[in-house]
Amino acid sequence: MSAPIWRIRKKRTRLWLMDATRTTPTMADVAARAGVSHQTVSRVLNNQAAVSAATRAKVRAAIEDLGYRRNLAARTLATGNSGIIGVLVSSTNLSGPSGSLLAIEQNARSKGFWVSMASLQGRGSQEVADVISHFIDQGVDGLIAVAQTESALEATLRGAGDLPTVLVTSGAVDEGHSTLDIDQAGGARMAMTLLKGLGHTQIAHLAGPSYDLHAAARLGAWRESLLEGDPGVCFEGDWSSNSGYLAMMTLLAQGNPPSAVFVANDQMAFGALRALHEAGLRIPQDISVIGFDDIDGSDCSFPPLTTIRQNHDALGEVAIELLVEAINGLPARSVKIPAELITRSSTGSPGR
Amino acid sequence: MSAPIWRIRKKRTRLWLMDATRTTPTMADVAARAGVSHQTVSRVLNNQAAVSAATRAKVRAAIEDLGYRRNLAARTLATGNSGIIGVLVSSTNLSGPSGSLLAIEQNARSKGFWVSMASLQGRGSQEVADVISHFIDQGVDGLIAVAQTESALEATLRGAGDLPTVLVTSGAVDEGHSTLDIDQAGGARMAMTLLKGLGHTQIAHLAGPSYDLHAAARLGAWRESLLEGDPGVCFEGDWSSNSGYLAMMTLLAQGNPPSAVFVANDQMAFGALRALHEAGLRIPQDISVIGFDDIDGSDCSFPPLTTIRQNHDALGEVAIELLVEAINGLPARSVKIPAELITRSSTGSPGR
DNA sequence: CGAGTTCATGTTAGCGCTAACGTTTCGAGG
DNA sequence: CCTCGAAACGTTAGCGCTAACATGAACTCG
Repeated sequence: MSAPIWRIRKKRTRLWLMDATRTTPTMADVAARAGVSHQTVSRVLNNQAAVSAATRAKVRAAIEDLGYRRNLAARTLATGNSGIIGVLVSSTNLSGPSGSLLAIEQNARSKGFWVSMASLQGRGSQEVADVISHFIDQGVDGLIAVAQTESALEATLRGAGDLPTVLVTSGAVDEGHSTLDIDQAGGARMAMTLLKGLGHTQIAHLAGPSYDLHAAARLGAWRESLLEGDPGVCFEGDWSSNSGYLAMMTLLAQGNPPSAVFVANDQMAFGALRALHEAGLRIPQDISVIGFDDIDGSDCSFPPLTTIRQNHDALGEVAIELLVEAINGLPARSVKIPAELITRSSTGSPGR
Repeated sequence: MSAPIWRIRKKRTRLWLMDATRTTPTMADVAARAGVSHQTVSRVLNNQAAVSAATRAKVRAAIEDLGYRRNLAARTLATGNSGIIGVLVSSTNLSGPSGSLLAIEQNARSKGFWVSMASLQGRGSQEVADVISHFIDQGVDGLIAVAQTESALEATLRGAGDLPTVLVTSGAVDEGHSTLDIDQAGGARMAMTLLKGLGHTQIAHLAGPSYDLHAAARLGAWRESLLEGDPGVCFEGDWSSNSGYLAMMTLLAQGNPPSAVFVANDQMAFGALRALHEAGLRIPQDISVIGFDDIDGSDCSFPPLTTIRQNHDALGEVAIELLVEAINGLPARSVKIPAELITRSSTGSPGR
């Protein structure tokens, strides 16, 4: 069935203008061709019961013949439901946000939703407000916001109003919104437990940017896990490999390096590894390194990186689950998805 | 201005049911409050000229007071334009597709469009058809498809029909669709030119998956750039670091390794670097490595990776530009964005 | 100073769909 | 044979918006 030649989108010719140019077929056209009423066509399309098999078949055939497509704008207008959810993510091309986005989208689709997305360019809260505002105008059935900063979180709470909303964040939310995140502090604690178990007593931290909630959570858990007497050396980076490289260089330049370093993400850990190689230190004999994220490539760094895995797929699944609950008016709840320790070769006991 | 308590979404109460429960305010409500007609409200909202400053202000105030939000579904139904573009991307969490997606989204928004997105789960063309079908139902103003495989490309062409479409692909398209890509073959040639210029006469290739159009383009350019007498050793990976590691291991196991390797992407190059380190080879003295993509981290691998940069931001910008042209009925055209050689420390002259 | 403009605004008729209710048909049950 | 009640459809009245046309006031100008 090839595309009918007369399918014309945009600026459809008004029929009363008596112009022979055809527009895209509507339910009425299908109804006419099938010899039924448009309402019957609607019933067939929505799989409602009260339609005889014969009629159903006739309608289906007419739909096929005309290449009829249902107009979702009209349907949304009539029902008040769009079948679309809005997803707001921070713009970074980091594995975290974009991994979450893809996982959310795929799970949404498998549950019958489609997604409109917007990524944040900066860190201004006005942008968040604008985006949410648009989603509401568009009539989305719900909103999932991946909020990595305090300001984005606040702006989301302010803008979402009574729109069913799921917040993917490790920040604190007191209102009645469902909240979801991979357990950042728990993951960081796993890293620290591993290192301490290996016998490390001084563990430095290369942190992510301070405005980032994940970075803050990891930093906090690191600090709380320090052993008595550990000065707790820490340098801040910006998630990039290069910032990890520079942070590690600074750490080494200080002299008297610790025997282990917990790095806030894998990218920075890669930079740290480079700095260590260049300094002629052996990993893990001279110094252990552990990252966070388990991005593709962590298994093949030199040496393969011990890290904390975040399960984005699970996050996407639960996010949709929570959103559906919110849409159905169920009470909000919060979920933390456990992180997972992936032990590879960049960690070991402090050796000689 | 706090959110009015009576804002209720979904299943709005029908007015003629004479129920006092308020619904979300409409243009008519705003009009009543401002003491004008709803059409005047519409004019204000659409920034049309023929409205006096005083009226405009009154309407604006009424909109504020009521917390009025325009219903885009109704607007779309009335005008035939949604202001939304559909973006279809392959699902991989690789830097390429997700970088393109983010760049496209941001440029779309800066041009006044919003994006609905769908990522492909598998490689089946039915999924592509379904997604495009939905976009059409939704009334998108245009479509951007990031098609990395032949089947996705074909399915897109088949499904898009007369919908304004831009294909981000390095595949061949003969129909009247605008096409856009970062110059894959050109980038590969730059890599080969660099290596040959450094004096390498035998250059192996670690390729991406054969079904991928980018992998194919890079492979083809590599093959064509080989010097006379070079056997052209090549192993195929799947873009992952581990596949690069394995491919390089295989290459080394063969014995008599070449003096340089062109790797299809940076991830695989990282794996290759690891294999070389483990084999005790020095980079670039013993063997030069060049990657493709310039992902974050390439600047801090050990040693920093020479690679070919893809400018996703430029791609996003041009994609929107082409789509707007297509929407305005301008003739289709094709753009290739040049790749850029980033020389770092993983390449050098074949040394002893 | 009256006819023709222009400007600001109101009125009407849809866009394509669904919900609610009305109508017809047909068979069961008394 | 007639009543009643499903089952299977049809009809009507919106959803909230915009385009097109209608109206009325102020204003220009010979």
